[in-house]
Amino acid sequence: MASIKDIAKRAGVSISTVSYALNGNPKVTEETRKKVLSIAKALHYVPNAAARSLKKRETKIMGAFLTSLEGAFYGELLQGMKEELGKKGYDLVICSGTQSHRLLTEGLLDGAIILDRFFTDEELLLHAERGHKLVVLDRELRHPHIVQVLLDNKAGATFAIEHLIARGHRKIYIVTGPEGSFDAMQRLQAARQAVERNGTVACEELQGNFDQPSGFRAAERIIADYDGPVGVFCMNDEMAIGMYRALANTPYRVGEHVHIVGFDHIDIAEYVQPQLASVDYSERQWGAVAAEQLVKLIAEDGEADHERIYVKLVDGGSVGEASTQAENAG
Amino acid sequence: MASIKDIAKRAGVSISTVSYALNGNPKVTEETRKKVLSIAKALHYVPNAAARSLKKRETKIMGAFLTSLEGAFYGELLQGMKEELGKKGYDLVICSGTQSHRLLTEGLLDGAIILDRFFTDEELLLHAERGHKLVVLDRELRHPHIVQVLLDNKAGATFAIEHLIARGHRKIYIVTGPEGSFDAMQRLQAARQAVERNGTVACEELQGNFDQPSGFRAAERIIADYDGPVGVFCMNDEMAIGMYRALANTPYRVGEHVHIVGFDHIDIAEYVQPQLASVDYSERQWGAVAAEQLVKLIAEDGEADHERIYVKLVDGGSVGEASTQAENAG
DNA sequence: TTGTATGCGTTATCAT
DNA sequence: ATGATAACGCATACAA
Repeated sequence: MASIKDIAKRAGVSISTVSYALNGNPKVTEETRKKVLSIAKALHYVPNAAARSLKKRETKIMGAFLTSLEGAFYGELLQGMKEELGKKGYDLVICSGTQSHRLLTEGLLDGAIILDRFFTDEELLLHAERGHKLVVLDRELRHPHIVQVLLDNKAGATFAIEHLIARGHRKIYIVTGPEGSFDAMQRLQAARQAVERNGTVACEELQGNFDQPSGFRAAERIIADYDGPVGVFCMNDEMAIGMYRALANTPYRVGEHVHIVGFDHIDIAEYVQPQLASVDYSERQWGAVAAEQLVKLIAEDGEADHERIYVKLVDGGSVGEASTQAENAG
Repeated sequence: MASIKDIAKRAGVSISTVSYALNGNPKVTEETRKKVLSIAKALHYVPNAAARSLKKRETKIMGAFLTSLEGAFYGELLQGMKEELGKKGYDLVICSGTQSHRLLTEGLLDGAIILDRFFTDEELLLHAERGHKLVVLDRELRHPHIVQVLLDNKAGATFAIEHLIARGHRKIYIVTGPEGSFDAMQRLQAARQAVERNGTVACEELQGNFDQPSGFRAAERIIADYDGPVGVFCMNDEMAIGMYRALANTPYRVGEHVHIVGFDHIDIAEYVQPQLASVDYSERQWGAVAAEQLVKLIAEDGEADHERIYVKLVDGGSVGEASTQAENAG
C-alpha cells in the first residue's frame, strides 16, 4: 500500500527523487539513494503494476493461451516458454477460456502465444492490426505482427503412414482430429498423400476429436469390421490410448491384430503395453522457440521469422509385421 | 489504442458522458448511449486494464501459483478453479516460478491460490498482512486474510497403510516425499501412526521426493534387501510409477512380490499393469472449493472458512494378499 | 543534484 | 442529462 509519495514524505525529498533513486538513475546522490532505498524496504514498498504500465505502456508479461488446462500435454511446452521468457526479463501467465481473451485486448500482456482453437483468425488479426504482437502455434496467419511457429505435421503424418506400410500393412485406418484443428487438417492431408503414393493400400478414415473416448469408439468400429490385421494411424496419442482401453476388453491385441501409431509421444505412451509407436518432437524446444520469436517480434518490430519444429518417429511394440497368422483373434 | 477521449471527440460529448454510457449508468439518455456505443464499436474501443485497475483498485483477475508447470497432475484442479471463478466474474491466470511472484505483490491480482513450495510462509504472511487475500493448498497458515483448503492427507495415508495390513502384509516400506512438502509431512506422520497402532508390523522409511527417479531408486533398495513379499506405500503415484519401471527389469512382480499403494490416483495409475492402488480425491472439486473460498474471502472480507478435501482408496492389482509362495522371485 | 509539473486512461465527485 | 475536474501511482521533461 505504500507508494513513492509515502517514501518521499518520510525521506524528506520529492517523489521524482524517489522515483530516480528506485530506478537507479545516476543523477541522484549515493547518499539519498541509500536513504530512499532503506525507507522503501522498511515500508515494504512494492511498485504498482497498474500505474507503471499505464505510464510505460508495457507490462513485461506475456500470455500463453491454451484451449484447455487439462491433459498431460502442455507441461514441457510451457516450461520451455517460461524459461526462455524469464531470461529476457518477461513473466509468463497461462490463460484459458474465451472469457480470458480480454487479458489480451485490454493491454495486460505485452504479447501472447496462441495454441487455442477458441480464438478465431479474425479475432487474432484484429488484435495484430491494433499493433500487438502474437506467435501462433496452431494456424497459418499472415500478418506483420504475427509469427508462426508450427509443428511439422506433414512430415510426422507421413512417417506414421510409411511406417505402417513398411511393416507390410495394406489395410489402414486413419483416426482424425476435431473439425477446427489446424494440426489435424495438416496431418490428415499428408496421411492421405502418403497412402495415395502407395497404390496398393486400402484406407478408411474414422472421425475422432483428439480425446480418449473418440479413440475408444474408433476401436469399436475397427473391431466390428475386423477380418485380418490392420494398421491404424491415430492422429494423437490420447486417441491411441482410448483404443488400447477398448481393445483390452476384447481378444484383439495391439501390435498383433491392431497395429497403432500415435502422434505427440506423450508420457503414457511409454507405459502402456506394448509401448506405443508415436511421432515425437521436443515440446520444450517448441515453447522456447515460440518465446524467442515473440520477444524478437516485440524488440525488433517485425524482424522475427516463421519457424518449424521438426519431428521424428519413435518405434514401439504397438506396430508389428502384418502377418496372416493373426487373422483370427485370440 | 482508441480511448474514451477519442470516442468523446467523435460523439461530441464529454469523456464523463462516454464513461457513463459505457458503464450503463442510467443518467445518460438512451439516444446518446446508443451513439456512444456505436462509435465505440466502430473504433474497436477496448478499455485499458491498467487505467481501470489503477482507479478501481481491482483487476478481476485471480492467480494460481504452481511449483511447476510440468506433470499431468494439475489439469483438473485448475479447471475446477477456472469454472468456479468464471461464474463469479473473475479470470484466472496460472503462474509459476519465483520470478512471477511479483505479479502477486504488484497488485496485478485480486487474490491468489497457492500450491507452490517456492513460496515461504513469511512471504505469504507478509502479503496477507498488506491486505491481500490468499487461499493456500499446501500448508497451514493462520491469518485473517488466508484460508486453507487442504487435502485430507492423514486419512489417505491411514487408508493406504491399513489396506496393506489388511492384506496380510507385515513388512512395509514407506517412500517419503521431499523435505519441505506439507503434504508429505502429514502423510508420513499419519502413516507412522497407522503402523504403530498395529504392533506386529515391521516398517522402514525410504527417502523420496515425489518424482519418478526417486521411486526407481527406492525399488532398487527394496530389491537389494528382498527376502519375502513386502508392502510399499509410495506417498505419491509418480514414485510408484518409478518403482514399476525399476521392477520391470527384474524377476520381481508388482502385486506379487512387491505390493504398492500410491497417492493421487493420477491417470497413468489406470494404465499400468497391474493397475495401481492409490488414494484418490476429486481434483476438480479441490479447485472449485479453493476458488469459492477465495471469492468469499474477498467479497465478505474474512467470512470464509477453512475446508478439507476428502479422499478414498481406489483398489488395484498392485496389492495382493501377502503369500509365502512368492518368497522366491521368478 | 533535486524539485515541479504533466500525462498515461479511467472512474467518480461535483457543478451546471 | 451532461460537463469540468480531480485522483489513482508512476515516469520523465524541464526548471531551478
